[in-house]
Amino acid sequence: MQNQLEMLRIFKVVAESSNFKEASIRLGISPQSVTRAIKELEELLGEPLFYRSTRNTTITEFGKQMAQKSEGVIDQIDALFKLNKSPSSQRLEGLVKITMPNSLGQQYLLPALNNFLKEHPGIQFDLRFSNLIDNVVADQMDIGVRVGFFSNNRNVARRVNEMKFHIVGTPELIAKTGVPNKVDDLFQMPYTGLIDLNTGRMWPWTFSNASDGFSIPPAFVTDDPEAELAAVLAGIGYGQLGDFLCEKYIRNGRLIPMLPEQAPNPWGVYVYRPQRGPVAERVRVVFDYLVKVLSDTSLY
Amino acid sequence: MQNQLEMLRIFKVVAESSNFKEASIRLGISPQSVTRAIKELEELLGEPLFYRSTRNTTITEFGKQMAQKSEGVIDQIDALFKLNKSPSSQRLEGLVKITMPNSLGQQYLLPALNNFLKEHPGIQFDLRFSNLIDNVVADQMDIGVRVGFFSNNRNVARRVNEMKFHIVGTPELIAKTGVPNKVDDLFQMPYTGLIDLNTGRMWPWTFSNASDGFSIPPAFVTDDPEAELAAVLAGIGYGQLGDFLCEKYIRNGRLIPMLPEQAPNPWGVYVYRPQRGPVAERVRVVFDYLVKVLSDTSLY
DNA sequence: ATTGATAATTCCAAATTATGGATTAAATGC
DNA sequence: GCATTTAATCCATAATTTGGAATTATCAAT
Repeated sequence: MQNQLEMLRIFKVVAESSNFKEASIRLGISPQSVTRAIKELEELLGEPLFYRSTRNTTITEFGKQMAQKSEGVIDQIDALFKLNKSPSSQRLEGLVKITMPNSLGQQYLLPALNNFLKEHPGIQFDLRFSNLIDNVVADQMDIGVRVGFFSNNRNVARRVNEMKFHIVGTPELIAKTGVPNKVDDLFQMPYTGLIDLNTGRMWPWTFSNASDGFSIPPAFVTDDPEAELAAVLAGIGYGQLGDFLCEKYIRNGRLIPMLPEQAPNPWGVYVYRPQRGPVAERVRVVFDYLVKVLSDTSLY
Repeated sequence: MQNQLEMLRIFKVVAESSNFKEASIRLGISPQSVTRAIKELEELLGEPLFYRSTRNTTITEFGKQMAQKSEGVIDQIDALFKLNKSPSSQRLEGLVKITMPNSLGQQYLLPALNNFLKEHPGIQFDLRFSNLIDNVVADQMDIGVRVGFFSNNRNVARRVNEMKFHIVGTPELIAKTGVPNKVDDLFQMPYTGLIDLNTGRMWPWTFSNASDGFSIPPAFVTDDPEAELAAVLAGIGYGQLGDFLCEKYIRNGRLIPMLPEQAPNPWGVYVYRPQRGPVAERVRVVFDYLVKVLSDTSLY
């Protein structure tokens, strides 16, 4: 027996029992184990805990003191471990850290999360608006939202929505360059690019039936989708923009979608969390809520 | 790993380290064990303690809280076990319970024990003057002093002195009965007896070369040696009395020793203590002191 | 005193648990 | 890419724990 805590647990029960046998029954272990535990405890403490013969045991003064102290410590440890036991009865509270893309997050998620807070006043959010990929470890995030793909399979990821992309330009730009009727036409025209902060390089344009083949550098580059939108709206070049960014401008005619048959396969929108060990109840609840919200939302 | 305390100990070190590897080195165990301990702790707690990848680990908020609490509990347990570690530096204090024979104890031991208390102000004595044999268990005694023999081999017993017995009578009694020149003479004469409270019967008289053969009941019986002495001094009968009781009366002629060649083998005087588990330092010190005092004392 | 019953203990073989080497997987830096 | 490092997993081995059987001590009852 080299388990101090277990020895204390046994000792505590023996101290409350009239003899070792009774204690062993209460503990559901053999009397031998009780003997051993007490013996080792006494050796460790350097002092007897019981006066005993083969027929009788009574606790020593020292034993009484130890029993009291032991009970305190045991209760503390049990409290430590019971804290997170009954998940249903337990009130949801604590901090949940979420990382999400700037634009998508501010536009769609923020209102939903604020609603959530009203129903769960014990929860606090720490929201990091970052276009960076899952720095879940470094940034200590509990949940992430991401548009695109995963290089990381150590997460639990749910594909909750999809994002369509449109190639768009202003009517003024089209008037100047002419209508690009095929992809190769487009490769000669001014365009905008979005930096992927994860790689430091531009997201390549994608097409259903071709690959990025621009022969000239982009007319405008940024790492912020809203800024790219602004550039496109200013007529600086053609842009390949997410649905949720350009939909309303397409509707009101400020932007014209081009080459719709070359639209790339929509990208996935993912909610993910680290899959290491158990998940705190509050994190699971927020995760499920985000999944629901994003699944039910039209991203435009 | 089903040792909660050990898991907490490992966790505490990991929380103070920058990664599992470092913690494993500090702990002197393999990294696998660290992984396992943390994993089980997380499962037990129902919540992650670290955000981690194969290259990084950082502690969660929950982990920080747990680390703090763990440290508290661990320190408490260590304090419990360290309390009685350094025996030399530790001041002697606490209660020592001693059982001893009434007469011998009051006469010889009490002054010595009072001297001891002056040198060790932290010690308290609980002295039980009882002629009963080692009720160490029932009476929760730490040390016993006893004249006679041991039926009990679960004690550590030191033979520290011996007690001679004399057959004595008053000159007046001798004048009345005549001088008993042999044991058989004595068996016809009035005598006193001492009850052994352990058995409820009289201590038999003992002789070097004969056994108890009184043909008549004793003239006087008591369970207190001093009362027996008083009866003998009153001339009620012959008594077989311990050295320390009758020596001074022999010297001043109030009692005459008879049949000195028939004196029994002296009885042993023992200091003993229960031999179960370790002995508290203060008990050992008092034990050694009693051994020394009784060894150096002439019991008359 | 002898016997019977029971509790504590000791001994030991069997079952359980812990351990770390070898391997795999992932992440980082060159 | 490739080498390096760390965490996780697998698994045979080592270490510990466990309780049955036997032993010893105690107490009660005959």
